[in-house]
Amino acid sequence: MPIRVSVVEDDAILGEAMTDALGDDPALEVVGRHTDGGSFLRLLEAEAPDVVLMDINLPGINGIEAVRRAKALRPATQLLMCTVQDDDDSLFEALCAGATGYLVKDADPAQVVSAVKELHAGGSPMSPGIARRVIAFLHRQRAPSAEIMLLTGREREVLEQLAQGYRYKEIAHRLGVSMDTVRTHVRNLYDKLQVSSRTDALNKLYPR
Amino acid sequence: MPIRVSVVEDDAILGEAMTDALGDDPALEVVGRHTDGGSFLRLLEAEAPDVVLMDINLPGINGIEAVRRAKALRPATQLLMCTVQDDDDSLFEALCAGATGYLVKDADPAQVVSAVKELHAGGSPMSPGIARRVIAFLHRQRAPSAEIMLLTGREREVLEQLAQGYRYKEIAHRLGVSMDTVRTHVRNLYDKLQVSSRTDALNKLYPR
DNA sequence: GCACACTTCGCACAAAGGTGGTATTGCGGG
DNA sequence: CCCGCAATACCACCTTTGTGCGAAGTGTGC
Repeated sequence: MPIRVSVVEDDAILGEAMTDALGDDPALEVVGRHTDGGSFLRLLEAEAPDVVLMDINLPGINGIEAVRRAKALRPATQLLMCTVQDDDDSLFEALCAGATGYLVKDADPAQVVSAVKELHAGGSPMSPGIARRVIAFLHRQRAPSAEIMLLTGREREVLEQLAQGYRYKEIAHRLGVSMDTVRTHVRNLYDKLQVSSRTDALNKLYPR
Repeated sequence: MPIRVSVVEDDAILGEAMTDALGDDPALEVVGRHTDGGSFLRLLEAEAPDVVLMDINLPGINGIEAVRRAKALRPATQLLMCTVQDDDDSLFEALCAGATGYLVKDADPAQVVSAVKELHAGGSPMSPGIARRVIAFLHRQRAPSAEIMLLTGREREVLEQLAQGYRYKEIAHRLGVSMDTVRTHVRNLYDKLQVSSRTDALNKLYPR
């Protein structure tokens, strides 16, 4: 049976072009065509699309919010963003809202069709530059800030435990040392980081 | 001029197959062929590859460590992982170490060739399932867990301040209430979250 | 050998945090 | 109108955390 696809795009020409391209492929069936988020969400259950091609710039409810609600209403729905927005904010908000694919609009119809198929098959199609930015984001991720280099091995271990929320007594037990030793390590590590509380230390080392 | 490619793969058959496939394409030139990380790193400067196809399972220095060092030695180098490892740890470590593409080994030679070209063009080729896992990682990112719904508006404001590392006295001042009121809010929100410390509360609401 | 860094342990005290109550006020829904 | 929730506030008590000061054993490097 064909993949059920819905198109949400407020630009009439672009929307029709996509709808046509998708409809021409026997493996796909266009079950919805909307120009705003509201009507898409109202008919989501009825149309039961497998994959939704979603613009971001929409009148009323924007595409990202529509993704969020669609995922809440019907989690099996796969959302593929297809937009001119290629700033980091739009990208990450859309992906965090639940989109699993992201195309920039210079994609030609054939690419869109294959992206829909890839998405439905469990992949996450992204335009090349998009994928690179997602990777770049990962690089920044968990990049423990340079201050960590100031700490000795033992101090890092203690910090690790602090981050988990353990009390000094528990940490002492887990590391097999006395509680006063834990205190000492904490004190020294606070000095090096120039902070004076657990939360400050964590915010300094694992910023966000 | 052709894209300069180096192959690091300890399996002779697989390595040769890839080298041949890459060499057959006029847009590519294979400038290196290694079976371990050490010899690859020693010749990195001399070979000056644009793109490196890197296995993870290598004798001696493993592929991930090789990526890290290669990026440090010659940052312009683009690393494309090509491996049977498809567990999350290998994936994220490799990407965080500096790889900008990740293929699982069921990719056929033609796919490898096009991935090399895509990588060199600024993309980040990933096998479909890989891309999906990267996206899934983003989803977990900063998604304030559902417990936040239990909290009242004021409690959330207090929590926000707690997250910044402010002391009760400072929070009281910033919110314009008494310190005892802050205590009350903290107590109530701890009850709702079923925790008994600042760090536990933060870890519960903003999991990593 | 000596200096230095790391790890370990101790004690004491002050500051901050967490917990047990109790109480008042204002506001919205049944 | 009354109930319950949210927000405010206070007191008392105990635990945990942060910090000042001291010290001993280990290992590394000059």
